[in-house]
Amino acid sequence: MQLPELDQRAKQLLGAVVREYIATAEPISSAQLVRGYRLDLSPATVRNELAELERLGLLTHPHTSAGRIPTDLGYRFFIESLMPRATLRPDEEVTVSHQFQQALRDTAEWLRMAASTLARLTTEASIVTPPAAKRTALRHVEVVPISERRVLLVAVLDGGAVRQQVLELGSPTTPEHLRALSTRLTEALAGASALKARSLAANERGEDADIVRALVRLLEELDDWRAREVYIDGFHNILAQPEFAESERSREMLRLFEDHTRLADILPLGLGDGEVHVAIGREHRLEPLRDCSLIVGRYGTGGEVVGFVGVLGPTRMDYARSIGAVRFVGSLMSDLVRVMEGQ
Amino acid sequence: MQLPELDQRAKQLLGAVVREYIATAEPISSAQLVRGYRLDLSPATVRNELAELERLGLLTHPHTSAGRIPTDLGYRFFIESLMPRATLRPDEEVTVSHQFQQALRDTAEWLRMAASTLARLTTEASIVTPPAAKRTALRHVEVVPISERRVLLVAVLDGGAVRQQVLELGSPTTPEHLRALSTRLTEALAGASALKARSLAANERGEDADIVRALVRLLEELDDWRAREVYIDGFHNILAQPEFAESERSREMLRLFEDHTRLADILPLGLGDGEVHVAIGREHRLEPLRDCSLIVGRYGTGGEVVGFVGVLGPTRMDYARSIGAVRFVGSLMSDLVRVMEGQ
DNA sequence: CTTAGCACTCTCAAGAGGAGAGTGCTAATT
DNA sequence: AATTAGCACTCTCCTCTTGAGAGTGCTAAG
Repeated sequence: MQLPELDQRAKQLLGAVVREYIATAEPISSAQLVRGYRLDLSPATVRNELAELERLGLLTHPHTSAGRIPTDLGYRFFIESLMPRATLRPDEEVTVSHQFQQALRDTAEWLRMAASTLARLTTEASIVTPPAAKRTALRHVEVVPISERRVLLVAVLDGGAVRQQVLELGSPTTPEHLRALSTRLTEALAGASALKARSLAANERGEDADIVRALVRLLEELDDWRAREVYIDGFHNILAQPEFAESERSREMLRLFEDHTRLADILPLGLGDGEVHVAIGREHRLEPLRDCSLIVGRYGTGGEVVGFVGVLGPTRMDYARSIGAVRFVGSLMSDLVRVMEGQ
Repeated sequence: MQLPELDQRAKQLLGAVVREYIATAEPISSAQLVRGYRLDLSPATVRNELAELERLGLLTHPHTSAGRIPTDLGYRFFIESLMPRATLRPDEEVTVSHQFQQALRDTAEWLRMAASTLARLTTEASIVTPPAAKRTALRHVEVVPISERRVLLVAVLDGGAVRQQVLELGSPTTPEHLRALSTRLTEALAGASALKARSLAANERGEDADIVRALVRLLEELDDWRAREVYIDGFHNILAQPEFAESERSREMLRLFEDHTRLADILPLGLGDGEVHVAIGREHRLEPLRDCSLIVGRYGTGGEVVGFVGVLGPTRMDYARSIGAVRFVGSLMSDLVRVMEGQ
């Protein structure tokens, strides 16, 4: 999908159409452009230019006598070549980063906060996934007694995430035994991946084997688990947009949002650190979101621990602001992860 | 709000109107009732009865020449006096309870599953809160080293919930020291409440005081935390109902749903074990949900650990089925909590 | 290359009209 | 006294028409 070459005036007009349409949600007419941008041109000339931009696939119009609206490609051109690199206002940045510093509680809490902050900043819907180590490494294992034959297995992972599971034992055990087991497992497996744990499990005999096997399963399931745990906020913002007034469309979207497994499909897994990925309209593969754009950033530490932050909204969205917000929140989250990691 | 006395025929007609309206979402006419229920009456007689039911506040009609629809009070009467006590189909019960037995992983996972199961069973939106001990008791404390001056504090609570928090220390520490501290705190505080922890914190001196204080704060915040962590699913089901076709209303509702703190207001905190609370339309206090009914059940063990499961849908919902589903899922969750508790 | 002028197209809102549904009332019937 | 037939009346909803307004594309002139 090659972007066409445009001369100065065509660029100016395309930019004007995109900006106006983002602001008003109404098709933009030639006269409106002349008026709004003090162009030294007649509407007729503008019309000729607009017709050319339409031939290039950058604009379209809903019916013969309506103004122009951008196509997905038009937005793409706008983002690549016409959009200023926007940041949030300094006072907004201060407020948000202050909030994040306060919120150094458990992971779930700051993920939820990140999602709601992003939704508020952009007035769009937001998506946040938890940080996950690329190769999940264990930091600490604790086996806590619940009753004689029942224990709670707690695994603390790199990045501060915690997974737990209740296990039923074949034979009774004692708190002392469990404490020793916890120490032994922690020492054997700290920093190790699921693979190492599996080899340990293979050698394990006797009553503790069940516990170690459960631990392995738990580690192995992490990738899958990450796909399911997604924090979403601000969906109501999208419903407020005129293009989603009919409920059938928004219903499909909401359904997709509630099905977290399908959402994971659209995350750009190969994204580099600090990069921001923008998928406009049909550029991504989710049919219910055909009129939506997705802006996703990656956060984490030097390629080892990774999570995603993103914004979803109508293709007609304020890209500059949204990209700025995603980038900023992403960098704050990277900082947080670094703190959790102890770097 | 006294329910009026009705004779046999009036009851039959009221029940018929409620049932038909629930099924069709259209106002019900006198002729339709005569046809559909093989009544040995003329439409005119039925009209007289319906007018009487309207005078009593049980029915209303949207405009002069439309059929009747139930009022909130009409639904209330239906639920109290006319509705059979419904349960799920045996095969549904088997499937669901089988799913629950499989899902004995971490708390978050089975809460999510409970929410999605309930949403699927009822085709309404579902709400599930985590189990919380009435007086939160600690089961186990673990302080895990992250770096020289940074630790992860992990608190395992009664009921298997886990809370964690990263702490920055004033002075460096060692893994050995932390292990000893973990053991000491666990032994001192297992089974104790926030109150006990606070008195311990008051006596604590030196470098560990910070950690103990953080632990106290963490315990004290639990009530608040529970209010924020709410699992919701199936909202898209509500959007499918004709009465929520205009997006403004559904938008308000979605907004309320995303703001978990406000949701906690409508949970009937005084509910007894195994009871189910039904709030119809304006009976609860949330204006955006004025056309919705809320069905909430309590789950937990003998009054000590408590959580809520519920269904939210339009007042025109299948109450029998929803109440049955809430009751059943609630009982399964009580079983799970008992297992987690080690009873 | 730009622009004035104009025919043409399409949407949108308002209004008219008619069909259909369903009620409430009155008077007759059981 | 309860039930019912009959009928006028009301309200919604759909369709059709009409006219205004917006905006384009094209042509021919500047």
